[in-house]
Amino acid sequence: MADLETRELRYFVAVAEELHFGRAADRLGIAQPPLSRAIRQLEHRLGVQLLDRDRRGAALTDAGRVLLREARTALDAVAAAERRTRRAGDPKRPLVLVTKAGASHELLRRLLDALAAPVEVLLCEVGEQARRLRDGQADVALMHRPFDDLAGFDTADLCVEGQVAIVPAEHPLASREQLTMADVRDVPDLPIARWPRLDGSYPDGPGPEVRTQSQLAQLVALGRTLLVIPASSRAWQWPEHVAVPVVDAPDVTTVIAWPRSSRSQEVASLVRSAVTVLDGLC
Amino acid sequence: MADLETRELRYFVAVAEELHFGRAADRLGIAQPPLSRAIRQLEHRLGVQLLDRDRRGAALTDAGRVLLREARTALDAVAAAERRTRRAGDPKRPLVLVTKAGASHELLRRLLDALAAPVEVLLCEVGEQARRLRDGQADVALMHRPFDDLAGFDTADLCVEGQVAIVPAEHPLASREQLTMADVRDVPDLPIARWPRLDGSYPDGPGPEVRTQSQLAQLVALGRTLLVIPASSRAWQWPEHVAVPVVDAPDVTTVIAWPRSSRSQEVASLVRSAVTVLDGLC
DNA sequence: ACCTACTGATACCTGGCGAGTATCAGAGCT
DNA sequence: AGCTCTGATACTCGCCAGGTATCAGTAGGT
Repeated sequence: MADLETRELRYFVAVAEELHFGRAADRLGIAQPPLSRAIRQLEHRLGVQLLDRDRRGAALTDAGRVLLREARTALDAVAAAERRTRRAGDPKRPLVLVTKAGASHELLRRLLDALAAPVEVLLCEVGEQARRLRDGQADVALMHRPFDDLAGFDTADLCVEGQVAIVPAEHPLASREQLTMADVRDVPDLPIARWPRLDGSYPDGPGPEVRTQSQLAQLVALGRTLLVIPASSRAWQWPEHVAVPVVDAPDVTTVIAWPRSSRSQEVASLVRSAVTVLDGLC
Repeated sequence: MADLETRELRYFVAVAEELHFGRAADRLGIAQPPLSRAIRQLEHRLGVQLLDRDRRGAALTDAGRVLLREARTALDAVAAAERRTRRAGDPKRPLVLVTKAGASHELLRRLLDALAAPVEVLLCEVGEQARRLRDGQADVALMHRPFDDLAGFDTADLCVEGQVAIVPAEHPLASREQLTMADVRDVPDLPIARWPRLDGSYPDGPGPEVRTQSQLAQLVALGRTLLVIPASSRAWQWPEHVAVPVVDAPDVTTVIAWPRSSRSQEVASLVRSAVTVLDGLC
């Protein structure tokens, strides 16, 4: 009853992502026949069909979809083990804090100023923090409830704030003192941008599809989309835009998150300082 | 830059647990020399010393401790991938629900009666549920907040209840209508039993060390320990004991937990029925 | 209806590496 | 000293991952 090896998981993930043995083999840097054989062995060993082969490629079965999801988490965990061990062996490792590009600069700067220990900052795209934390590329993350997926992490709240709508200065909405979600939803000339779901697909709607903060920033600069964001994220506001409070938008809580059961002394003390420094500050 | 293989992780975990190459090799069913070589290669590849070798065995370094923890989670994730995929391929798989032996029988019975789909019940020791869920041996778990470690799982609350103290019928405390935590803490002749922490060590204190529910049941039967437990767990009460409400003990919430991002349709509908069935019932 | 192009599967060979046996080397014990 | 325990080293062997060459089936163009 031989166990699964990470090599087999990597092979399967490659095939499941490419849905094509040849391209997957290319990506893995091996030839196609060994890859076919490896997947076939894997299926045989698990006693489960993972792929429906077809002349025009391959398609995932239900079991294949399960394995794809599970294999990714397993590979993340293995990568985390490797990275964290390497870091643990480095006597003067700085902690890595990951946050999304475009989040409040102000809060981050205060935090870093207040911390005694050197902290390396890693910026990533929206929704990427969780993976960076899970696979060991970062030790702590700044995330935002209720937007980010906090499952699997311990968290401490840092601050709570309302949200504002970013609209072009000459737009009728810009003169209002405050707005409601009803006001900003379905504004015909300023549709709200759509972010991808966890599985990569996009919800329906009139707004443009965006995947990165920079795409979004560009759309905002062009006055092509309406934005509802935490008040502190106004950092990237252009003079030709106005921020108007949206009174009934859910409050956004900035939290500091770290992997559950991180026994690290450094992480614990960083979290403690973060909470102390920012308590009652916003 | 070869990746870590689960074989290497299994080898390392064996050595780290045995702290002895020979015994670890025995446990793995291989000879000692290949094991020594594998660990040495692992250290070399990670660029980190994992073990301090010594004539009387081996000792973990800091980095070794990190890898031990990370490797266990990674191996759990790999095992989960394997099990869940196997189950996904089985057309008539029953869901597995894990709960701790000694928890409320009543709630569980009602739950099972009300569910249409067949559910397999797996009983385990205190604190084991999380691992069973994490490594794919179970699909859902009944757990208790604030006792159990719920990090990494999605949960739904099933019911909330107070706690009672279990004391021998002839003890002075037995005649009281209600108690406080102050009353039951530090009762000289009835010290509260101590459970192991997550890392296996025991907190200090006068009470007996217990690891399993059956050990505890025996101590209670002997009148050697005082117990504060959820009211519904009175199932295992002997006639010579009395349950007295502890008014200021934290309420215990029975929750149903499942792995985060379990996309399984069956799990979702089981959780939904569970919440519906038990809502307002206790 | 043919041929072509593309898919994944098969056959067969080769080399590297994981595992085994035998042995060494050093530090406590008696 | 000699025994015994530890982990490390030397060397061989055999399996299996990986490579090359080729097959086989279908879609689609002509």
